[in-house]
Amino acid sequence: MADGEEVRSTRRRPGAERLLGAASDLFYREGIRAVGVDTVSERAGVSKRTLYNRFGGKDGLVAEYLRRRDERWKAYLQGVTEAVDEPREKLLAVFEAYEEWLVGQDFRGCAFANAVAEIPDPDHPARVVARGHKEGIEEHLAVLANEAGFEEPRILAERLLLLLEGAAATAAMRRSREPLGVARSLALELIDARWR
Amino acid sequence: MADGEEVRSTRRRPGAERLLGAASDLFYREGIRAVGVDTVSERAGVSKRTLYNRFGGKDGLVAEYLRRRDERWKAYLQGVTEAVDEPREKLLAVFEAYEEWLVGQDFRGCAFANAVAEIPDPDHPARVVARGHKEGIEEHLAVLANEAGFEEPRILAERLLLLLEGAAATAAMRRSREPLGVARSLALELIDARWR
DNA sequence: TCCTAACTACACAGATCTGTGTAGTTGGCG
DNA sequence: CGCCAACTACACAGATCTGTGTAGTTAGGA
Repeated sequence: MADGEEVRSTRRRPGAERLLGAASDLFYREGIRAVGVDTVSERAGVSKRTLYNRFGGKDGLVAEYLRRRDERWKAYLQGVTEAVDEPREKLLAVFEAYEEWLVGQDFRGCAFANAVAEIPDPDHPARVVARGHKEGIEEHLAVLANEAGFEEPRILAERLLLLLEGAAATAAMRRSREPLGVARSLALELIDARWR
Repeated sequence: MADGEEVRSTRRRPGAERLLGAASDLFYREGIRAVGVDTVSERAGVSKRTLYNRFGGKDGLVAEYLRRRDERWKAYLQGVTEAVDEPREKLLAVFEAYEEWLVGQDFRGCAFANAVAEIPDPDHPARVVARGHKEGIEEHLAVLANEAGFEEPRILAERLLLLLEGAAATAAMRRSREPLGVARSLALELIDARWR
């Protein structure tokens, strides 16, 4: 049912899908403001008119780009943590997931943090999505911390998220993945210090 | 002598000074790409020609904007840490300085991180300045950690910087200063755990 | 007083940006 | 077959962007 919807919306709207693919790549690598709608539609091999018909405008496309990224990242994280048995290891697996993510050659930092930096308006749909993304990650961390038996899972989750954010920002600036090692080792100490 | 130079360069080039003031405000609050050179020169009450004569172009102005911010912030931090006696308190004073900084109503995150998010080219002069800024902060932290008698001051400095970066990024996204409290309490534990 | 560096006013080139209007084409489904 | 939604091609409006060229003004110092 939900699957049927999915098939319909992707089969019968191939333009939207191609546009989102191109937008994701271009917006992330070159920046949102730096990429024009003409460039996106050209790269997607889809007419600009379709972009406006499907997404209403650039803002809509940007919001959808982040929404898609949010879904993908959460699914990836879910898979990674489910593949691990020990609750404590699940928390560490999150850090390893981030670390693995920025192995890719063209790491440009966190797409959501970048969007916040580029878009001053806090009510812009893209920023709403960005906030939701971070809330989701924190929630996931809190659940894992709770399952691992920590007394104050929310506080631990807050702290771990802070480490991930700091690592992503520093890694983007330095173009190095070393900061993620720093974050991981710190997380390890935090977790072991409060273990049980 | 150096003072004479300073007076000369500011007295005899009032345009550059006004331009930097306007640029600092506009670039930080609205974003670098979002603000055009016409807007900057108009706000500064200085002709656009002067902007190009003094800074070569927008890129030069952007780099100088960050350079200025770097100097100001380092001087501020220097003053804050010098005003404290206990080495351990000096480290905590850095966190309080960051916390105080974002009390200002229109907090838009770290200007250097934002510049990195907006400018993909790692060799852009503005990004070189941004990297230098973070190196400087880390160095400052390392000196303080060393003076406080920590065995591995560089590692502590790396970690504390990570906390500050994470706090700034999260605070910008959430538009809240709560993350800095999280970072400060975590820093406190880190420092006390390794004290002596 | 005169020289000169700093700055102004302003027009302009050329590119690029978001967004719209319109007429025509394609392809799957009833 | 014929309908209809999706998509295309393309021109165009109007704003905005960075950067330049040029002639003229202003003010401080030798």
